Amino acid sequence: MDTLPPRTTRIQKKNVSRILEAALDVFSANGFRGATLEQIARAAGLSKPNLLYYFPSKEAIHVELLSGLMSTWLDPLRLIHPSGEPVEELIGYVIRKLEMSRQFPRESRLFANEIVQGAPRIMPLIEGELRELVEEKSILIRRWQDAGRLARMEPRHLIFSIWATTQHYADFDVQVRGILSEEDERHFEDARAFLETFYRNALDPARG
Amino acid sequence: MDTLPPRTTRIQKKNVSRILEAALDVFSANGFRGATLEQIARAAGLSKPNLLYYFPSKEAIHVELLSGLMSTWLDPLRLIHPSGEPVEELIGYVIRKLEMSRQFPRESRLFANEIVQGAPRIMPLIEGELRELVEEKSILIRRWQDAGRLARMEPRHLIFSIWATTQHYADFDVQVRGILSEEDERHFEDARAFLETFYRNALDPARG
DNA sequence: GATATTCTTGACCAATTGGTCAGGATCACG
DNA sequence: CGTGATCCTGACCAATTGGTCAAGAATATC
Repeated sequence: MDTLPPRTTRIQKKNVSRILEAALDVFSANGFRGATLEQIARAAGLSKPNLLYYFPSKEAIHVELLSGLMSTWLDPLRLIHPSGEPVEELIGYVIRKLEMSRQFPRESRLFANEIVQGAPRIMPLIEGELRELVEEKSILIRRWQDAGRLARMEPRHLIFSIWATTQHYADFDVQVRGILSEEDERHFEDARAFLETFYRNALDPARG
Repeated sequence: MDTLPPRTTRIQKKNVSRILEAALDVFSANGFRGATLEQIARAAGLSKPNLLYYFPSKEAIHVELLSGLMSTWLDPLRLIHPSGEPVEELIGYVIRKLEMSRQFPRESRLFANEIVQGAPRIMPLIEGELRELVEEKSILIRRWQDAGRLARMEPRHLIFSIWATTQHYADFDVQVRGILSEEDERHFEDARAFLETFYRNALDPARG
């Protein structure tokens, strides 16, 4: 598992982070098999054998990236707070998640690529960390619904819908742009406005 | 562009369709670069050089698949009818699209793979056929909204949300299963129920 | 400044992969 | 049944790619 001697030097820190940054670029744009060590090395400003001095294999880089980012990726979900106003809490989650799509599209595509192809390298993470967190928040949502403070609908599918609608703007970026024919990022503003009304309607407990 | 002499024989018809079927399997599961001609050939029950007798290159097979399926893929959207009841028309679209995810997950993943990686081979189709159809339906939706028969929200983003929420069940299948921990396809029933309430709430014109 | 450790590289390798080709097998058809 | 067109294959090729290795360069430490 470990690739380097215990003591982490200055140079190691610098190069490892360079490699991961470059790998994020290359993997997210080309998928695992589409990416080559040569590309990653060039993007990181290192030689190919030098890459392999820091990581034992291409796969190791990929796994390190995915598991390192998983936690950050889940932060927005963690921030849903039991004591808040239900509709606002969930809309806040939607907005945070959309913001992630805007600011970290590479990370989103990295996961998308991996999962579309069967998540061969991160199933454990999905069935562990992720699943538990979803379970926890689902219970909270259910409680809110029971208290009549949120429209009634399956909590886990509601969470799926939030992932889907927000990550869509990162993962399917080229399609969105192709249809809206805008080069800048203005459409993120529109998406934000849309999602807010959309979810406000959908979640309104008056519908229950 | 064309790979074979004008006259299409019985054998050609059989083998070309076998190849495309096999290619759908392999490309959708592994992406373009992840797929090999060897895999496709084996899945089709042909030899590799024989594949290349029917198609000039790996890329040609991929393009043929994508462009051949694009039209079918858009059928559910075409079925939205101007004279119907707005909310029901859109919910019908959601259901049809979800049904596509259930019955044709490979096709969905094929497109997902391609688009996530920048759609290098189908941008023309996106900016052509697809975009026009979306434009047309957006105008219809806008008209419905103006008539007060549908909650007011950006039509194109509404369409995006429908794509996202429904295709999610095909493209991110392993994640959905990993979280719900169900092996069968029962969750499609739940998804259907969820999406129906969800969109019924969101689209209800009473919310305006 | 000696020396042990860490870092870097060019050269190299085996496996994979997309694609070619010459020639043989099979088929359609008069 | 003969013949031309279609179909199929084994052998082969060049390029790419993940990964190794021995040896040299740089760095830390005393």
